[in-house]
Amino acid sequence: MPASVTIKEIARQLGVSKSTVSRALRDSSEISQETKDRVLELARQLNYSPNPIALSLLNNRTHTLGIIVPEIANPFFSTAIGGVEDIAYSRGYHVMIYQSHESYERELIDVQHIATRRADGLIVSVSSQSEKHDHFVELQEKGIPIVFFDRVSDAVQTHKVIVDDYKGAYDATEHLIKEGSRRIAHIAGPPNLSISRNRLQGYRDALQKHGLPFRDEWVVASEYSQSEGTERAYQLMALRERPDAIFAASDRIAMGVHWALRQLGYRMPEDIALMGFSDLSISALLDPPLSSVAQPSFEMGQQAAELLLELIESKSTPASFETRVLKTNLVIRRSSMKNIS
Amino acid sequence: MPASVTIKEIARQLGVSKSTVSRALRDSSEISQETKDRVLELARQLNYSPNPIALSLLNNRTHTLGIIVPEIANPFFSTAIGGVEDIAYSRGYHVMIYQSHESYERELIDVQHIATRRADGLIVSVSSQSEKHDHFVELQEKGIPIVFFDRVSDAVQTHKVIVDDYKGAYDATEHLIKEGSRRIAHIAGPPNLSISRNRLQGYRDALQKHGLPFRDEWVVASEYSQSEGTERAYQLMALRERPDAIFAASDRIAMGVHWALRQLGYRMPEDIALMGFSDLSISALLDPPLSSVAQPSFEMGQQAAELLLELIESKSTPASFETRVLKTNLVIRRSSMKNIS
DNA sequence: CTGAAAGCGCTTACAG
DNA sequence: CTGAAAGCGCTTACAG
Repeated sequence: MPASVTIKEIARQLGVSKSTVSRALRDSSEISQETKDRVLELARQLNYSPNPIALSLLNNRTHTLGIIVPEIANPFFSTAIGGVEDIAYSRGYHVMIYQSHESYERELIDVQHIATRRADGLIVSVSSQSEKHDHFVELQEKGIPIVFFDRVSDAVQTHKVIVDDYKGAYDATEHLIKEGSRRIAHIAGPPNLSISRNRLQGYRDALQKHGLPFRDEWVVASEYSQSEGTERAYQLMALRERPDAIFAASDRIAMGVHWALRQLGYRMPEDIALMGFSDLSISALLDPPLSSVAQPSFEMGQQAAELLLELIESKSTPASFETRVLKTNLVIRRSSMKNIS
Repeated sequence: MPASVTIKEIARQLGVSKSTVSRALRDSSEISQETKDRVLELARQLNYSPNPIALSLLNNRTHTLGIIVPEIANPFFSTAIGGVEDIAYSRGYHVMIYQSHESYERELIDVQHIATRRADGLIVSVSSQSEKHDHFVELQEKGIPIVFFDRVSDAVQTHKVIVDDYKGAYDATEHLIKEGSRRIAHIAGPPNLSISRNRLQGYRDALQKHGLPFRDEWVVASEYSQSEGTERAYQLMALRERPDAIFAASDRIAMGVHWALRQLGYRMPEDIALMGFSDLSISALLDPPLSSVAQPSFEMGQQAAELLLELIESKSTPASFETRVLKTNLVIRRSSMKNIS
């Protein structure tokens, strides 16, 4: 295999020292223009590129960010990753993407990998099966800063980027009520995620505000997956007193519900209205198209990256940590439009 | 920031040399059991982990694979990435994921990044907008091996993993014919991708075999995207002589077509049958569910990773390169079942 | 069985 | 303006 060109080789060919070459390459003011020109020209010819590994060893910096998400196949996360990349690349950083597959063990391994690979920082949306978050604290103690987005951890003090899940859920539920639904069920996410709890609370409060009863049997918890959405829809529609609307805590859950309802012979929204959360691009393509609560996923990624770079590039720990709360947006489509149907 | 523990620190605390610590850590036979025990014990206590950057500098190996795909949000690619990760992690390698976003410039940057970051090898599915593939050849010349999967380059000599696109398309077209369609259109992918050309050829040959005419106006090219699928569907259905079936070169295209057809008031499959290619999990959820040609995407990723590791870990260039051709599988759902409808 | 030295590719005080 | 030396964290011939 052809060895890469090094500074040593350039120095040899030019009959100068490595130090001089190094300085010329970084355009140091203490090198004569003539020498600089010769070095630069030869470097170009030889297609020299500095070995980043040597630089990392020197600076203890890798210019690499890690990002851990539950699943890259989930468009919410892949879009957020796009936002992270957008900021990172423009600032000279590279992004290493990890998936936890919703597993605590895998998340642990990913975090350890980030520690040993000496990433400069980590952006993370936690796995639904992680009950302990010590591994994040340990990473911080090793001097690697963390920023959370979407699924955040209360146990870790740092910057966070979320949307107003409570308000998104409140608005969605209120919309269902205004469209005429009275028996509104909720398929919630795993309760150890704050997004699940906040969305549940928004649902509860909207019911209360409009004088509708909160009924335990109309609230079921689910993983954020299509397949479990289908199971929970079966469960809800099997109730003696069926709901006339379902608000699902995510579009993936809602997609499973959508499929189940069609298969069971219900008409949406006439028999039952349906809403999701996240507004994945696929949701508009379903028949009937799915109403949802849009989240600015790309922007969430961007902001998380900006906050992380701040932490990395400032020498000192900031006086206080910031939680940015972005706005959600109600997207009404046919699956919830009872009024005109 | 707390400095990481180094071999030097362990040596200092134990009053031995760095060499001894290094050897003890790697369980060298020339170190006394007693010394080993002391070193290992202290290393454990201090939570020592070797600095991989120092090792990389030494070995000129990073134990990192790069993978470039057009879009991680495309489930075909995210599943293939899963397959790559599966093999890579079990063999002690890490995976850096890059997206070309179908752009030649971005693909170029990604390849350069892989070169400068000194990844040990690259797995790639090329961007649809890349007409030149010199950047891959240059990477190889730098001693970084490459394996292609799905979208391969004829211009580069190396291992490749594909499916039998020709046969998959042939089978799909033949199925449409057997279900009674006679005016079968094809929305092909970008012609500079071999997968597009092979699928087109399979379509052509199936028509010919069954004595059906090939008509230019029934074949249109499209990016592998939903939105262009919709546009091309408009174009096809606007023809004076409408097709009675559409075979789309991918499920993403087919999803755009599906949406267009419903919106235009056609019934599937009665008015028009539809088939895609890839069998994304979402395809089963559409109404009517989409028929497709399944590809073993996870396995493609696994095999690509295995071939790449072979190239990396063998000293010499192999005598010849291998192209593995995996089987496709026809998945019949309602969108193409004219006979029983 | 253990240590001193050289080296991976680079940078940067320190001299001159 | 340029060079020799030390050092980032590690490994490994070479001595003893």
